[in-house]
Amino acid sequence: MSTLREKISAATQELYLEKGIESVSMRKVAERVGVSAPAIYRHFKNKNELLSEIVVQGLKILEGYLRPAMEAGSSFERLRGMIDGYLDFALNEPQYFDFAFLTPSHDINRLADELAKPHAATFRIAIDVVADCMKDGTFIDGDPLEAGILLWAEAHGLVILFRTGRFGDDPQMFRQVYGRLIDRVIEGLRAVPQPG
Amino acid sequence: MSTLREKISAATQELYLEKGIESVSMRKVAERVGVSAPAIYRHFKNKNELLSEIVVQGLKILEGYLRPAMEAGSSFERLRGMIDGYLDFALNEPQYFDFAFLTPSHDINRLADELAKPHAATFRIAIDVVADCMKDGTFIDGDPLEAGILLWAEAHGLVILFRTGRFGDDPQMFRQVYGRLIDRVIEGLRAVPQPG
DNA sequence: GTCTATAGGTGGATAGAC
DNA sequence: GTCTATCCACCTATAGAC
Repeated sequence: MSTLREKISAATQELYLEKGIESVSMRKVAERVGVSAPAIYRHFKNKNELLSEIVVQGLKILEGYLRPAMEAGSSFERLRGMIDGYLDFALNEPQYFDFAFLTPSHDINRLADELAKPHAATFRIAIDVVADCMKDGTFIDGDPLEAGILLWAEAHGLVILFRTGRFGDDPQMFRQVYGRLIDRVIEGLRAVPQPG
Repeated sequence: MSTLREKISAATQELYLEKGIESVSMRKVAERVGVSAPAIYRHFKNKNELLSEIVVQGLKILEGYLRPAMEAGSSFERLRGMIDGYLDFALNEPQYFDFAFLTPSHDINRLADELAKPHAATFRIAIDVVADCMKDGTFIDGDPLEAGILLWAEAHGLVILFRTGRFGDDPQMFRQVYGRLIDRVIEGLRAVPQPG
């Protein structure tokens, strides 16, 4: 039950992962699948639709990195797990990260729907976890959306600085910086332990 | 005293600003300048060298946005001015921002030297300003590099979330979010006013 | 230093046969 | 639904004349 459409999608991603976006062409994808190039058009409207498969897959993979975190006991552990999962995704799947998060929206596409929907869903979960941290007194009360964006922007900014080469290229060193700086942002959200 | 090299560089940037990176080709640049395509090779080694002109120019423009901030009186005003200047650069020169900061380093280039040097210089200035804020008691004592990266990552992350369409596309609304969240990070760096 | 000419490719997409 | 054939556009880069 692996359809041709799925094979084409898989070949597109293999090509992207192996040789970069410049190497993804209808012809090369077709060659890898073992069909002619025009055959692809029976399954995808055009090249953009093909490329959007990379984003869709990247977001699925990200979800896989975040899901385990959601099973943790405390709200704070869930939040921390998501933040760590996001780092692991960026470090382990750099190409998917780049394509999903580092591509100017005007550039390849407006994958609007495919991209926006699952991504928004993931983000909503993150905001919910922040809200939980506020409700149970781990974080000081406030706007969960604002706090969530604060955290997300820091994580995103750090990872992108690393991905674009501003921190050298030692992932271990970057992990430490990421951990320390995220901790500092979290410190600012934490409720001071109530006396009495 | 506008050399042909300068005209080629200018035409490259015009083309990029008007029609995007996909439209920058040796042929089109040459056509705009009024010479033949091979003539460009007398002034630039290849296409990458031509594209690096966009990065160089983008960093010059960023410097123009940051420079006025450096003349402010207090260390904190200088820091705030740089943060605001960075936002203005990203909002007013989105194409330059994207090309300089949103392009995975493996992609178009390794413009290593051209990019790294002036950029590192700008960053060093930012770190110095943070150090000044610590020295004069505006910020709590600590590692200026770490605090600088903390701030820069937040600013960078926010701007990229906006540039990649995660905040809608209303710059005014984004300015407010940016201002509020940067303030929160700064709050965490601030020294509590000393009693006595 | 600039030109013409050209080598030697790349690519997306469609028409029409089967 | 897949094929072959093809259109038509684009590109970087070099050779060699001037």
